[in-house]
Amino acid sequence: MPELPEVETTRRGLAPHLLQRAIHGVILRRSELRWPIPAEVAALLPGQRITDVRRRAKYLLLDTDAGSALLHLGMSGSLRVLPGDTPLRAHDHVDISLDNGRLLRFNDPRRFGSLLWQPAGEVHPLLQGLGPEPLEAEFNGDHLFERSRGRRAAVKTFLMDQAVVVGVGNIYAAESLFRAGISPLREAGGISRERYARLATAVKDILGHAITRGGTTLRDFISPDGAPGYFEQELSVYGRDGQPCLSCGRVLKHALIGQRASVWCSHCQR
DNA sequence: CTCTTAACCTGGACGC
DNA sequence: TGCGTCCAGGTTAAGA
Repeated sequence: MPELPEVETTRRGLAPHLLQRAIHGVILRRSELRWPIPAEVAALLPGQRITDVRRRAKYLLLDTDAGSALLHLGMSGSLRVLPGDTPLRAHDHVDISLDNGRLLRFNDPRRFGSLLWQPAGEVHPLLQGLGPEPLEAEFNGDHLFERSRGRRAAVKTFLMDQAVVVGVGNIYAAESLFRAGISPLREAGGISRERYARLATAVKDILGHAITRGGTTLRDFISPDGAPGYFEQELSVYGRDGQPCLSCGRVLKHALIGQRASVWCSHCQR
C-alpha cells in the first residue's frame, strides 16, 4: 500500500502526538508480522521517551534513548493515535500506550508490515544499502544515469528498486514515468543522461505534490487523523488502464512489468 | 552483480 | 445470496 508520500503523511500526522511523550506499555496481540516482533520492543520501550519521529525510505522510526522502534506498513498497514479505551477492530496487532492515556495502534490485515528494533547507535540491516531519499539533492538525473549503466531491466522496475532510490512504489513509478514521457518498458541501461534528468525531476515533483495532498487513498490507506489522501484524484495513469490519456486522448496501455501492473501511454511515453 | 520467480496474508471486487 | 477467482500500494529469499 503505502509509498513514500503515505508514510510521510503518517509521520507528520503522528509526530505531534508522540514527540516527547513517555511510553507506558506495549501490548503485542500478534507478533507474527513480516518478521516476528523482537522481544526488545516490549522489553525496552516502556518507560522510554519518544525523542523523534523519523522516516527513512518507507520505514518509520520512533526514537528513544534505548533505541528505535522501526515500523514498516507493508501493503495494508496503518497507524492511528487513539483514546486508550478505543474498542479493538480486526487486525489491531500492536498498541503502544502513552503517558497521556492515548495509544498508538498498529493495524495490518495482510501482515506484510513489520515492527523491528534498532539499538541506539546502530543502523538496522534493512536500512543498510538503501538508495538516497528522492527529495534530497543527492538524488538526481546523474545518479539514475550512473546507477543504470549495464542494467537491462525495465526502467520502471529499476526505479522501484529501493537500492537505487527509496520510496517509489508502483503508483508513483507509473506517474513519474508518465510525467517524464518515458516508456516503463524501456531498458534502464539505454536511457540518456538528459532523459534521466527529466525523470528525477518528475519523481521529485510527483512525490512532493502527493505529500502536500496527504498521499493517495486507495483500499487501505488512512492517515493517522483519519482523513483520506487526495492525490488519488490526480493520478494520470495508475489505475486508468483502458481509459483515455489525459494528454493525447489515446487509450492507455497496460501490462505486467516485473510482475507489477503497469499503465502507460504508448504515444506520450517513449 | 543482475534478474526472475515464488512467497508471505487478507479482503474486496467481480463473474456466474 | 453464495462461491470461486483474481487482484492489491511491498519486500525478501532463493535460484539461475
